[in-house]
Amino acid sequence: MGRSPCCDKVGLKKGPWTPEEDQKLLAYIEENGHGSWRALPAKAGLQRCGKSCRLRWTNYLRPDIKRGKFSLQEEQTIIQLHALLGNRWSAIATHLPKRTDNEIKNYWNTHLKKRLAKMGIDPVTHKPKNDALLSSTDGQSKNAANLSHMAQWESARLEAEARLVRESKLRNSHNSIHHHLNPPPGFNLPPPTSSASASASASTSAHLVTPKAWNTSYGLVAAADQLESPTSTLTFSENVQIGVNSMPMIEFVGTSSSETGIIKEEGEQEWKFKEGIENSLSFSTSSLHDMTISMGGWTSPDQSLRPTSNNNNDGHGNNNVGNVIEEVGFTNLLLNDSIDRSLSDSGKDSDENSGSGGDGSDYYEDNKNYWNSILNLVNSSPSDSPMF
DNA sequence: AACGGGGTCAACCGCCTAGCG
DNA sequence: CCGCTAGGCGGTTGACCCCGT
Repeated sequence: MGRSPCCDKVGLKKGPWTPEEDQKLLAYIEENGHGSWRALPAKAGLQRCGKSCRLRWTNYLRPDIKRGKFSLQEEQTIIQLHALLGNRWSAIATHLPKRTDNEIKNYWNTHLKKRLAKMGIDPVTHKPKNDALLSSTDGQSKNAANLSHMAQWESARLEAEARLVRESKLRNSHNSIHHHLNPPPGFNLPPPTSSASASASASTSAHLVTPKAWNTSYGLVAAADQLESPTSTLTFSENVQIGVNSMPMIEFVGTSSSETGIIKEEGEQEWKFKEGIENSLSFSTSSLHDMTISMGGWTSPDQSLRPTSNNNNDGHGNNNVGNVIEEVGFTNLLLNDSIDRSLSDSGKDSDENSGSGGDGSDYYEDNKNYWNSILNLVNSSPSDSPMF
């Protein structure tokens, strides 16, 4: 299992790509598709290793890439997904179809990580920084474990989606390339995002999924073109319907500045909640969608998607997480956990489960809002998925 | 104008893994 | 089962840019 020697060969050019090289690569792929990356450079007349060509293509030349500033929606999507998935940039990128994993990674490292740190949130754990010092009560650790397991399921689902999308793109790459590749005159790279190119990623996976916005009823992903999810097509035999009425009212924390209540103050770079908007944007989850939980029985044809850990597995292929959720609701898992921790952080003696008696500190609010926003993603992103 | 420090991001590096013979 | 390869991924680097002094 040796390392690929492709870049060790002498005589291969490294460093920044020239417009001429870009042109060659584009022209070749447009004509032939990329095929074998290893063989591509020679065929395309490039003094580059295949890996370098692949990277240049996927991170820069590919026509279905949206470039430029990240929107607030995108920013928060990244944060939320990072909370679930960690540094799994490619998985995160599947939910931001026009962004590359490299771009997301860079943006995280240069912007978002620092911003979260400023907010007092550990960008690695997505917990308040001083939270690490607190020991968990039984209930809290249980909730944390459940949350972690939920994240694992979501992670597995994302992996499946990513795989499906990749396969789909592979199948379609040659056909679609002629439609999407259209370098502008004068070869100003990268090509501007056009309506045609913007549809690229959706079109490549169109036969797999219904490109439906996660949930537009409350504006979280009103910009469906930005956040369209390559929704899973996995099916499950035994669905457990969570009664939406059993779900608690949650406060919606949206994702764009003026519409959804989070404003980024210049200078301080902090997000604060805009109270007036908060009131106007309270939703019951019952207005969102029916959440279909399918933890009861795993019947995915792809058994590799099963999360590996299995403290919650009863040994018969059934996962108890579903039961837990049925009892308390994922929303409660998140909110209670967050609120409990927030109260603890505020130095309050906390009756476990009390969840009240806070003094409404900013810290409390920030925390709750932060987790609310993550919750919204978790609740909304798989709206087409039977996973949640 | 010159310089330095910090930010940004394209590109590289090295490891991992699926797939194939 | 084993060895090899190609492709994918996440971490890191370094060139370039911007801004403050």
